[in-house]
Amino acid sequence: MPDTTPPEPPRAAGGGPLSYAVFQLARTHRGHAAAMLRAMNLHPGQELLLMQLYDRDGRTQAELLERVGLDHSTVSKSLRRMQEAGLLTREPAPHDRRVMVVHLTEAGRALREPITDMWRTLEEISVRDLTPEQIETFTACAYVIEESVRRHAR
Amino acid sequence: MPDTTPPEPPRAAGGGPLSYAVFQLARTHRGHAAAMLRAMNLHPGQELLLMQLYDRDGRTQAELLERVGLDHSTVSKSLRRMQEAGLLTREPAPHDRRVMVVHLTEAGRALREPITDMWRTLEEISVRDLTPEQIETFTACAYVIEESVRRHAR
DNA sequence: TACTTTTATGTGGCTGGCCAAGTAAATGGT
DNA sequence: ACCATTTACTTGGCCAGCCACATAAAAGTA
Repeated sequence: MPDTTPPEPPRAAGGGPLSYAVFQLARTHRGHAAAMLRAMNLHPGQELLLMQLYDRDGRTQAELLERVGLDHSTVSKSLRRMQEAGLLTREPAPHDRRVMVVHLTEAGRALREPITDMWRTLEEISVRDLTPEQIETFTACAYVIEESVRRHAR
Repeated sequence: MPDTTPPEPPRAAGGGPLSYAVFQLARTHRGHAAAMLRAMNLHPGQELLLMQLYDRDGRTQAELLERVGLDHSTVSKSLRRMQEAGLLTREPAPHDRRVMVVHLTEAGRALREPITDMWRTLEEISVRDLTPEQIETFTACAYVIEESVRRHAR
């Protein structure tokens, strides 16, 4: 329920139709996700780290970092707050005292189902007014675009 | 150039294919936009406010707020920083001393072309590997999805 | 062995973004 | 005329995210 007023696209200064659509869609999407995450006392982004740990517990901070694609400082600070919130633990690895091994706590594991439900709900809402072919095309195009942008970025 | 390593989608915990694709695409998109904006000494989000002023100068802060769809505190702080950066001026309206009227400075106007170029470049890169039909379908679907999410949010 | 380089992580500083609470001015009701 | 309400904006607090720099430990090299 954050904003009931849809943003207006600027006529001037271009604003590529597709790019601007991506931008606005992502904002709406993220806003709704944030509202659902707040219900489980999570901040946006934290659920991504948890999901990687659900995939495999005991990951190293560098592994998480690479998988979520964020800056290491962002991950470092988020993990510290999540540790203080009791969602996970961070212990130095015995063989290499530089690396921090991250383990889920019981409270962290308890959020697996709510997070899964959140994503499923978001997906259901998103595809509600699309045909299966549109869903397929849209998702495929999204990956093509992402790859295109990433390839051009380097 | 921020991240050359593509993020890994988490297998566990669901992660709806379409929703996750939107999430990742938006991050990549925004990252590349941020890199281009940094070249003109702009921070992400500031270009949206400028674009609304290019559409029509002398807007009120409330008008900008409604059009970009952000929180009023976010707009207030961003405008203050942009004023300090010399991009715009904020003067209380004579008839209603509550409202702040925002005007572009010469430096602010000078960024119109670079910002337009930035959006055009981003658009070109995005659609490079898509057919015109795919572009049309993708953009249309994006608006359908956004409307669907927004409708469900209230 | 000692020294440099790479790797893994932490910290400071800044901005974007949200919420909640506060101020100030115009509006509306009585 | 008085006072409550609405409106426009500001401020403080918090977290996400980035960059730049700093630290510590492992690995490579002379």
